[in-house]
Amino acid sequence: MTATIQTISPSCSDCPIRHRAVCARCEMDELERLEEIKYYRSFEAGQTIIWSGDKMDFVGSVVSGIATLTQTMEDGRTQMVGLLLPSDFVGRPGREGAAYDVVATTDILMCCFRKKPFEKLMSETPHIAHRLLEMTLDELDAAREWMLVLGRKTAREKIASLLSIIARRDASLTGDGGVRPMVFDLPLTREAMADYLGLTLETVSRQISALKKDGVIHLEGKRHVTVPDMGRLMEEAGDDSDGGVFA
Amino acid sequence: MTATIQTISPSCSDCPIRHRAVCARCEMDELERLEEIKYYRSFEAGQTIIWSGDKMDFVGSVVSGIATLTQTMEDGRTQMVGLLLPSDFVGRPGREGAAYDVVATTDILMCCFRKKPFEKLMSETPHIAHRLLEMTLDELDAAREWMLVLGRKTAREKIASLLSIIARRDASLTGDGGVRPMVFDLPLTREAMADYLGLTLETVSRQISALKKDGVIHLEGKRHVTVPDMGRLMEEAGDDSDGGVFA
DNA sequence: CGGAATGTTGAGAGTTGTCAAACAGCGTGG
DNA sequence: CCACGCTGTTTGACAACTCTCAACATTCCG
Repeated sequence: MTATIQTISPSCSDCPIRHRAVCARCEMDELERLEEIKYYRSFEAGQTIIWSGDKMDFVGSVVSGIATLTQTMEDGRTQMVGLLLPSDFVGRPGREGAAYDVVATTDILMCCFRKKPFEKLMSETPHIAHRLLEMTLDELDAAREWMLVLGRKTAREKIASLLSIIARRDASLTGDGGVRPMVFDLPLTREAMADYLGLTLETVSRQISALKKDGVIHLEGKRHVTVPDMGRLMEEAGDDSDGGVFA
Repeated sequence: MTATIQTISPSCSDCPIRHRAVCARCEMDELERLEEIKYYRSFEAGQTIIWSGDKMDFVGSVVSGIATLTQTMEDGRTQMVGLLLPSDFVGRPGREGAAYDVVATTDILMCCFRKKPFEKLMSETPHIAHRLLEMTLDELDAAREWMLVLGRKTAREKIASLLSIIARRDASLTGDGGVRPMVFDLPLTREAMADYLGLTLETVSRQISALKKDGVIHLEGKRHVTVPDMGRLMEEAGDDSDGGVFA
């Protein structure tokens, strides 16, 4: 149950998220200063990395693995408000407490910085602040996109939206061009998908079965998904699909 | 239908949003540089300020009035993803196109900057970039809070949540301490509330009537609201209310 | 005064949630 | 090796909430 703290720090230049994380824009000298204050922590699947309301004394980047941001009401209803993939940033410079629970969905490795030194470094190195603003704007866009899904889409459209987002993100990580049949693994349980989509897990299960029956997706086991026609999936998601893929 | 462009620029130091907007942290010399490139535009209620997908060539702050950020699906379903009040920032430095429609809900006055000069200024004055990051983080928090409302709350809780947010924001503007009976005007039509909450306007109307019948709120006309007991309203919203008010 | 926009209320339908049962996969231990 | 129990998933029946369609009331403004 304890997080492992690794004192050995692989070099930033070898880091798999070097070009996408908060440090993406750093020059060599800035990287060196970051390197001085960074440390790695790993968490096991299921572990809570940060509790909502707790004082945050570190910020950091996801190096590998997946985590979720969730909010919970007093009676237990929970809503996922973010999905953290490699290179995503955790923590909010300038804020005292954490606003959400951060939970490791898979085993996860994080590159951490103590908050105070990071804030100081940030105020001195515009490249970090600038990249963080850019990433925060991206997250805001993603959150607003998700508001449309939560507020206006049907259960079937919600599932299709989630699948198409995961498919696209997977493609961007593996460098896949988005060619015809896309294949990926669902990183979330039915319950986690339900929390993401504002549904119950039963409805998630039913809609996945329905999409499978209608040939929009193929399933191998519970988690391995094949999408024969991305355009079809995006239609099901209610997204403006037309443009792009076959052009 | 045309936006008025005012060439006369009142001084920044007299500006009502001086201490809350993106310029809040600026020193006098930075303010002067902003002053050089700023101009005012006013829009009438109902006018679209920015169309989703359009090239954005300016950014700016709401000085007075209210605007909304909305997304629309092909079949017309729309979801509001942001409510812009005085001091809120419009536009995304570093991005080409607008991601959402921005529509004036009331007559509105905006303090605008052409995008390129603003971006240049931003890269040279850390106080602006820093404040913008801070504001963007606040917006992200608000968006995520809203995801919980959209995904997990009942219609009644959604209405109560919206009312309590408007009440609190109104109180923070007027400097009201949040004392017992709170009074405010709804800045939105039933339809706009529905688009905000992911409901139909009929459901909005019914739930407002229900809250009124149950004495949670009092109505004078359609828009003027009195909340005799904020704690009660927050309970109805499903929020952790206990702490605070009566302590 | 009349017409358009906004808001309220009712009846019935449909989607999604709730409760319940059963199945599948998987690691543990007898 | 197989029984067992755990977690995750599927499926069914029914209920509940919200939407849809429709009529009517109210307010705003020309």
